[in-house]
Amino acid sequence: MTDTPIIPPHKSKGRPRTFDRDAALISALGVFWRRGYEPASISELCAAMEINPPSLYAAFGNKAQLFMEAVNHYETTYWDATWERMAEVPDVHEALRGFFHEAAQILTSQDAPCGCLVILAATNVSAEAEEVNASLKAFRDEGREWLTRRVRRGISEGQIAGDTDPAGLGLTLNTLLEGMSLAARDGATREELETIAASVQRLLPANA
Amino acid sequence: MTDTPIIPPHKSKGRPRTFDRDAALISALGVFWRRGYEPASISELCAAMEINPPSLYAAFGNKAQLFMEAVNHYETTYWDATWERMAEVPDVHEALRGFFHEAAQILTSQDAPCGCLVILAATNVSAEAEEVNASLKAFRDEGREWLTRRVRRGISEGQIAGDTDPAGLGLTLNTLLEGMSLAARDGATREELETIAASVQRLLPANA
DNA sequence: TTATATCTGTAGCGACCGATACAGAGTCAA
DNA sequence: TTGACTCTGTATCGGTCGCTACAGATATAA
Repeated sequence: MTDTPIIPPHKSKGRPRTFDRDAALISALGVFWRRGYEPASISELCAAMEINPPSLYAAFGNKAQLFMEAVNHYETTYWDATWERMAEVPDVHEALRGFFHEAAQILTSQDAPCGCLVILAATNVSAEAEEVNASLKAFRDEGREWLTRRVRRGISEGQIAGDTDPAGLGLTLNTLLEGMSLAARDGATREELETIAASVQRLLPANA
Repeated sequence: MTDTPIIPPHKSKGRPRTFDRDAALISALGVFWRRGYEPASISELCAAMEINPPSLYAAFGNKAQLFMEAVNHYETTYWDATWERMAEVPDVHEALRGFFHEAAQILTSQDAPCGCLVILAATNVSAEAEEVNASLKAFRDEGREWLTRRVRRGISEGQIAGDTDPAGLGLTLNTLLEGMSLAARDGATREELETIAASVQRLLPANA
């Protein structure tokens, strides 16, 4: 946020960087994931990334830009394939069953401190970090939109009752998905998340 | 948390307090609700409560104790009656339909900055505020337990399919409820929350 | 009246926050 | 070899955090 919209400079001249930028980003992601955006301090980030503050600011701009880069990395690494599978599986019941099954895995994955970064990392932020939360909200809105679109297609293909409101069902599915992050953060096991995920089949009005 | 477990002293001697303790607590609740636990600074709390820091610390102990007192006030004021109604209504379908309907109202109530304090106020906290989050988790666990007990009773009274896992269904209902707080925080309208609430009837396996 | 106790406002404590000034080190083009 | 350039570590900036020392004000109890 703030001033510089450009992301990574690094021309060919000058002293070369002595750390792995991608590895440092992944380390930063771990801290943001565990702590959330604001509780993750620059000093803790630097310790995890094994660099000093000037290196962090030279490579990533500022804390907000580092965070958003970590969020993008998180989305592409953990969720993109799952979202796309949901869009590709022909039967909507099968697609959503698979999606929530995979979500239960992701939200309790080994390297995850549990829960989704996009949902949890900026739920409480002070006024000056509202821009960061707004950026995350765009991701969340997109997720709800994907679910709504998938439901709408399921209706038009006759797999879900024709009188179903796609936006309402998409919102409900997204609400359950976001709730699963809170459950994971509160220590729900993978089996418990699978139980929640399995309830999705009951939420879909089958075509009579 | 920390040292003093006792809450309000105030003997009969000494200079009397010149502000309304209950009114100040309600003002503090508003700030915690809007901002969350850690982003709510002492200076912002003091401004809203119209007192100075020494008065705050004399009357409430410290920030964590003030917060927990605000949480207790919030629970009793906004949720206790709704929880008890759910326990009292004989038919479980009617009880849960009514509960989620009321929850949709509470989570979008006028004086609410949207969402549940217990769910949202401490999702991102630094390490030293983990005790506060643990206290909130106890509230959240209690909510899930109430839902589970109500489901179990519905099963034993033959209103829900006998092969239903009460803990699993209780957890699922609680997950949807907690997700509704995130939806409200992201700007969902009362009508949208009502739509989500209405989906609960499909989650309950009717007794065949 | 005096002693004791508690509240009130001012003013500021040490600790930490995000972010940087600076000088030295390393790599490039000329 | 020189100069331009960028990264590196140290040391620190101004600002805010939660919290409190202090002195004055106001009440009760003796």
